[in-house]
Amino acid sequence: MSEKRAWYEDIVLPALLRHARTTYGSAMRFALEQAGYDDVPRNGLYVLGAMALGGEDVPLGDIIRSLHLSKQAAGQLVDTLVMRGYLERAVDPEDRRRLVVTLTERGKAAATVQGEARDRIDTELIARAGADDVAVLRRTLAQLIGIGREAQNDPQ
Amino acid sequence: MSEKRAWYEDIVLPALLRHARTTYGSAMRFALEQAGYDDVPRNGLYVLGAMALGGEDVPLGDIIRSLHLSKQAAGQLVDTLVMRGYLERAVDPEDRRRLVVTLTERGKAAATVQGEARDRIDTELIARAGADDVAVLRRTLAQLIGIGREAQNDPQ
DNA sequence: CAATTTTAGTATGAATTATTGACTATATTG
DNA sequence: CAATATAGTCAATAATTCATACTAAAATTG
Repeated sequence: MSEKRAWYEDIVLPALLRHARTTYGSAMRFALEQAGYDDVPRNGLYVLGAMALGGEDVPLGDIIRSLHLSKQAAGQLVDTLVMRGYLERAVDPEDRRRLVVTLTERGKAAATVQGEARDRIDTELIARAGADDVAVLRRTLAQLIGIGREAQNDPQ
Repeated sequence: MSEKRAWYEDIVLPALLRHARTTYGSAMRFALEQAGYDDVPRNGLYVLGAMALGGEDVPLGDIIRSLHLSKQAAGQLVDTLVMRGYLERAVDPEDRRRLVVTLTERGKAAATVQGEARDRIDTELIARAGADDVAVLRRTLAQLIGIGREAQNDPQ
């Protein structure tokens, strides 16, 4: 048994989380830039990622809530993405207050590039850490998220 | 064996990382606000956290690099923290180009509050997920960070 | 069915945050 | 000493986010 502490033992978890997330962020942004999508705004990565999974159209409200952003910031973010050709807006015919957002062709292409970059990191991570540890990672992150969710309803 | 997929199976890792990090961010910010430290800027949490660990004085350059921020943004961030009474700046006598930053009393107090909030989350996480899984979490996050570090030196 | 309340989103203006480009001062190297 | 690199600042600007106030559509209520 080694008595050496690994470098990451002395770093607090929030900092580790931040840097780990940066690995994905940088890789996705780099891939997008290489492919000519160099005008995706900050949180745009999350929107594109969510859209790609969420199927055809996603209510704006879902985006707002999942990003923990104010309505205004989310609206402006979508605005920007519409202006730059990644998204289209439409009114939900069911409830005409609601907006629904869909990916344009450009948006789909960008989301694909982004998804491939993310997959490369995922694959590399599994190769290094093993599928089991990655599964534990996901599960434990989910626990952490659960703690945060509960705290939100308990503003004490 | 259940065939149900857990909710977090369908969420991409960067989003999980972001939300997990938000658990810490919200808890720390809430604790700081409760204690009267309601003017810590966004990245200030990382600075205070790093300072509390890093011992007495921390070179500004370290902060810059560890935050992936431009020199200007980091300088401005430190500026703000100095103005608000959390930090003090001093010139490194060894190399007079260099700035070294230390916590004021107020800064130390805030860092303590923040650290306690972080510890509460850590403790709760260990209670729920178990120490082993948390250890795996840390190790796997470190792998992820390693992937990012390597990619930086390989801009292809 | 009118009156009220709730929900979804926008508009405007301000504050915060981050970046670009040019610059100063100090240190290092040949 | 000249040339170059490093650490950080300054000023102007761009990007992002938020607060407050608002409009329009739906849901609720009497």
